[in-house]
Amino acid sequence: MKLGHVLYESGVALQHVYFPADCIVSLLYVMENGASAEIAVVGNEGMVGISLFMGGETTPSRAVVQSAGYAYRLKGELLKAEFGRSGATQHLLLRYTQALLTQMAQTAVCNRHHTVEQQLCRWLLLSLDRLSDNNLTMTQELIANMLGVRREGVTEAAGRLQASGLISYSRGRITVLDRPRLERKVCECYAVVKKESDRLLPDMTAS
Amino acid sequence: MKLGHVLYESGVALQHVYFPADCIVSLLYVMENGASAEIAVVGNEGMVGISLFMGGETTPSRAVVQSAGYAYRLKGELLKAEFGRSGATQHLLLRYTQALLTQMAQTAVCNRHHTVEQQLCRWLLLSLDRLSDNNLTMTQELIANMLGVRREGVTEAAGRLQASGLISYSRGRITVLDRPRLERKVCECYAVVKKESDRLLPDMTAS
DNA sequence: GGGTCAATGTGCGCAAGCGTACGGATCGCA
DNA sequence: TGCGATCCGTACGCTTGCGCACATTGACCC
Repeated sequence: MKLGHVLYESGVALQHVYFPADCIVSLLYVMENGASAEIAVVGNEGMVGISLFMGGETTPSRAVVQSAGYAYRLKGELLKAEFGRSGATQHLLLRYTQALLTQMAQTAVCNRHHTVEQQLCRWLLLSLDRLSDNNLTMTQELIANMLGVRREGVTEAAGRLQASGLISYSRGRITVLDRPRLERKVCECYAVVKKESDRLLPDMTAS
Repeated sequence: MKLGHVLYESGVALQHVYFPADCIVSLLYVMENGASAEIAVVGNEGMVGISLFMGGETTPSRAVVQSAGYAYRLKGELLKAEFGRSGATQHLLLRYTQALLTQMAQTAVCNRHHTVEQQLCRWLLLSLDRLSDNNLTMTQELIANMLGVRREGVTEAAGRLQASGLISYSRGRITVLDRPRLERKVCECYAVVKKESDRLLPDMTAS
């Protein structure tokens, strides 16, 4: 799964679902004028393509690979069949869906009330939780697209974080140096989502 | 169901689910500092308490009656049992959940990119779709809480809409005078949610 | 018919973020 | 080793929205 690869497009029915192993997928909404906003992030704790078993087949959003890596792909029909058996898989998928719901709701709240810097912290932590190390490959321009803000806004916020020694970056490589302090700087939105996610998906300790 | 009544509180397990008949329920997230933001709206097209069959039992949000009226109440156990039968009810509930998901996602986008006035238009239309007439009882202060903005911001936006002849209001009574023009003024978010809702829930023509 | 209170109107100063423009830095590659 | 493309830093004017303070207007109750 290469960086930037589009797993599915707004309104297009998907044939497969994806279970990220070590990659990260962003769910984006792209507006008519081209501006975009991230709605949720999916890593190895989750799945891309819930609309298949939810019954809608499509969504108005787009799924883009935000961090390259591997993922398991499963034919949609197989997943639907397994879901239809009403067993543990169904319950797990539904709980995951609720966690995703929480993430979206909190994204709405964060977009309304918090500064770019706080949102950047949240975004960094969300990404970090889904990676194996402290480095992410991502230009400020792309982060800006995710957050739905200007590139310059990210530059300023990231500059302040770097000046405080929380992160370091250069040309598309970001390293988180001091995660504890980053967690102290982030808004409550991150903790809400993480707590709810841990509660709903206790087995996925990695998330 | 009286205006302002809290159907469930953040983190508290619910005993019943509610199917609004002619009332409207808002899903709100209340932040630590008391500020709030609306996440989604539920009317007669939907249901309050999806976390019961989703398996999480609770959510971090709060459900508040935004427009008084009647609703059907059902014991959670009964709904869970019916859901477990994997029949048409299950499929309908899941499709509704996806519609709700879309509404939340679009709320996030709207919060990011659109002005208070546009969001007010969206909010008015969302409410109107769930009412039988063109009048809603709601002070600007409460609308501001829903949208997560200042009361004065709502005053200004509503003042402009009134000056343009789209609405009229006085002391907690708002009347929509020219819905077509309101629809032309609203951002794309409204149409996206409505279209997706109609697609997923074709039987609920009222919504 | 005056008092009271909630709802609304208005006017500041201020900060965050946008759009735009341009300069500088660094990497890859010929 | 030079060139070009990409990425990052910075600056400026502008708009939106915030926080605050206070004036006004209705509605309702004695």
